Amino acid sequence: MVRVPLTPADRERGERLGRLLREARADRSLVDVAGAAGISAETLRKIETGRIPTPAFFTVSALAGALDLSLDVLVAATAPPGAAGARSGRPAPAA
Amino acid sequence: MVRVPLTPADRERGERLGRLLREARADRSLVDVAGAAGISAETLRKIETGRIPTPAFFTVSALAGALDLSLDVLVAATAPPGAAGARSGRPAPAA
DNA sequence: AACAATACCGGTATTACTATCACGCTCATG
DNA sequence: CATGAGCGTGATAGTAATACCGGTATTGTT
Repeated sequence: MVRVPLTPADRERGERLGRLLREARADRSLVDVAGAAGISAETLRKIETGRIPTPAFFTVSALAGALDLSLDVLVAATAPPGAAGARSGRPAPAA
Repeated sequence: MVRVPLTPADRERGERLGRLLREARADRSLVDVAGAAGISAETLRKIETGRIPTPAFFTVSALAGALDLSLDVLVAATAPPGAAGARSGRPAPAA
């Protein structure tokens, strides 16, 4: 296995990310925000619906810019529920 | 063309990102940081050398966590050297 | 000199992201 | 009812990210 498939946890995290982006978009049009971020509407739609669980860094960055969001807040909010505040320490994956 | 190839500007931005990550790593070992971030050493190496210009969002997020960096600062620093401060306004890509 | 550790590079394999196209659904307006 | 805007979903296509492997070079230690 050369490229590990996405785990269910990855997909859940992607869903949380999409949900947050959609909330931040609020009443604005999807195509409007997508255009402002410089990505296609379909891509934004898939990100919002969680069908792109791990988007590119600069894609999320552009979206955060278009939505006036902080990336740090975004990652903190996409952290699994229960990992409150412990952002610096990786979950110590049995390493 | 279904997926636009990376532009030279994208690659330059990737190089800046890699350079920043490498500076932040400082004296620490590459494999150590890669392990802390939960990614493979090869991947971190390619990111640092700019051979992965647009890494996944959560990959950069994990690295920022392992290196104790702010993502907002990171994107601000990876912005083209002339877009000082104008972080909210998209470069208005002729849209 | 031999060895280990670190880092760079190339190739290979597999998965994932991104974009376009096409169709359906809902709601508002005429 | 017809039309349009906005959103959702599936298929298709092409490029990129990620990981593993082997080779190489440098440095430090014994």
